[in-house]
Amino acid sequence: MQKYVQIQRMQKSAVSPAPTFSPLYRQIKALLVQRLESGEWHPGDVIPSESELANQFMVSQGTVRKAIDELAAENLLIRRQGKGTFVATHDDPRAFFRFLRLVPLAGGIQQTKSIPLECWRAKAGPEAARMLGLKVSDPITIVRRVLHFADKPVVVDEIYLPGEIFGDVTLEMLRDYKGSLYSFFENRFGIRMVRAEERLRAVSADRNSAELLQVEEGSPLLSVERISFSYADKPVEWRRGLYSTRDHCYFNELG
Amino acid sequence: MQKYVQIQRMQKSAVSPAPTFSPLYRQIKALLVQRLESGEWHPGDVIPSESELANQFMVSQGTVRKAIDELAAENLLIRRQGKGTFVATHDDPRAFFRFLRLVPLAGGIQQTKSIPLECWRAKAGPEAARMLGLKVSDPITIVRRVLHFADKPVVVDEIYLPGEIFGDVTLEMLRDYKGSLYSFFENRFGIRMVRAEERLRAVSADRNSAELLQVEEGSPLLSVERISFSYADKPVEWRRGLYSTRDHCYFNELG
DNA sequence: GAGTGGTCTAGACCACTGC
DNA sequence: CAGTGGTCTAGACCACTCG
Repeated sequence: MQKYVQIQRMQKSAVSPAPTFSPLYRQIKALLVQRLESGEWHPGDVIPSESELANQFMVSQGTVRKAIDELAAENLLIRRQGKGTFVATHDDPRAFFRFLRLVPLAGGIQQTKSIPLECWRAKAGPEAARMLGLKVSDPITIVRRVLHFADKPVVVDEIYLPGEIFGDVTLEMLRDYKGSLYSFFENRFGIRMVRAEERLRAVSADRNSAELLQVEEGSPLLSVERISFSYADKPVEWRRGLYSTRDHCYFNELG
Repeated sequence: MQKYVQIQRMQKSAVSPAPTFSPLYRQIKALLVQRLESGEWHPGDVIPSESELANQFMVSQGTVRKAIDELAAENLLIRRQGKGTFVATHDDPRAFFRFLRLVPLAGGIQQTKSIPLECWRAKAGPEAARMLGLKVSDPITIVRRVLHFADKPVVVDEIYLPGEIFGDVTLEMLRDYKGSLYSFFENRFGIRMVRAEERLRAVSADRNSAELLQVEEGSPLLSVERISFSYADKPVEWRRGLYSTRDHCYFNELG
């Protein structure tokens, strides 16, 4: 219960060099992230109330509030008035389209279904190692799957995972799991994807992908490379997807 | 100076139906947006200090602060500690890549240059009318331009603008203007783009675009359709771009 | 009604900028 | 130094949820 002793309050006349000033609420925020990372709080859980946290950390409620505000803005926490503050989870189906920015060109929401094709172990090549922050020839797990929208294949993904964490994934587990892949990672491996970077290019369909996506070989596809990060900005997934944009498009908001 | 009389404070026992509760700071925010819209404050201007606004609106500084916080988060305002709060502007070169999410596959930042090709008037077709919130055969202005990265053509854009606002744009004006297109719109026409939606697909290069982008006809290109909005979520630009992703990629962060 | 998050206030003080 | 935004506090009260 002495987790807050290291807190550094604002200084009137800075005797210490004060190299990088960090406001109290950011320190509180870091402590909260620490609890999320450590698994003390699990996705879906309620966290203690603002006033209780304020007591624990010996700061005012407003300071805790500001810390939580930022974490809620980053989608790590979710506030629900009258109920409490919850750890965000990919089990919530609304979280699904936060990472999959694909929408039908016409018509409303469509049913999606993930169909795992293969799952095998390998050693990281230089590219995968770089993307995942591993050393070359570290163990990795690779998954291939197709994503259907309204029973038609639209995306084929090849997913590279650090073997140290995801060494036990099998095709059967993937087939049996009801829910999204990130929900699977969260519930079976305790890894929560928090943030991702995507790099998009237009490419020509190779023979294999063309067949899987039921398009002509050589027709244009959207190549989407994604690196997903867990709590401490730790990369834990690298995937390359090919999206058929015949009936769908990648939607993006620029704020 | 009585701009705040309509403010509705929280009610203890709501006698009125109170159909949609709106906190004070959101009402303040709306009033601030109104001033931005009306042109009372121009891009790049300093706005009054928090304490002065608090006096004007007869609320506490904290309430004004929260309103400004949201506007800063939406990139309508920019706070600078010690200096003041400023109206965001596209003149700032850092704002350039907020709407152009294209980065080189290898290497650092590259010089960009916009080369206007054509500019003509037309009547809105059904699609342009729908996108821009106009009626069919309303006047529109169309601009075609190529964007170079490091002296190589990478993007070709066709830009549709409401004629009512942009009827006076000429090729010469575009050629003479130093700065980004959005900076041009802002300074010459008082229209500030605040937000945009993009829809991406992979397509095959037609003959004309292939020539302009110096790629093979039929090679894959990234099609980027964008609708840009001004202050009151008013659509004021519709553009279709074709991006060559041979040496560049579209970068996106998923929060 | 108790408990939670959400709003609003008033005041003190810190950090930064520029004169 | 004055003026700005940024932090922190303490307290009052509102809006929402649930038993």
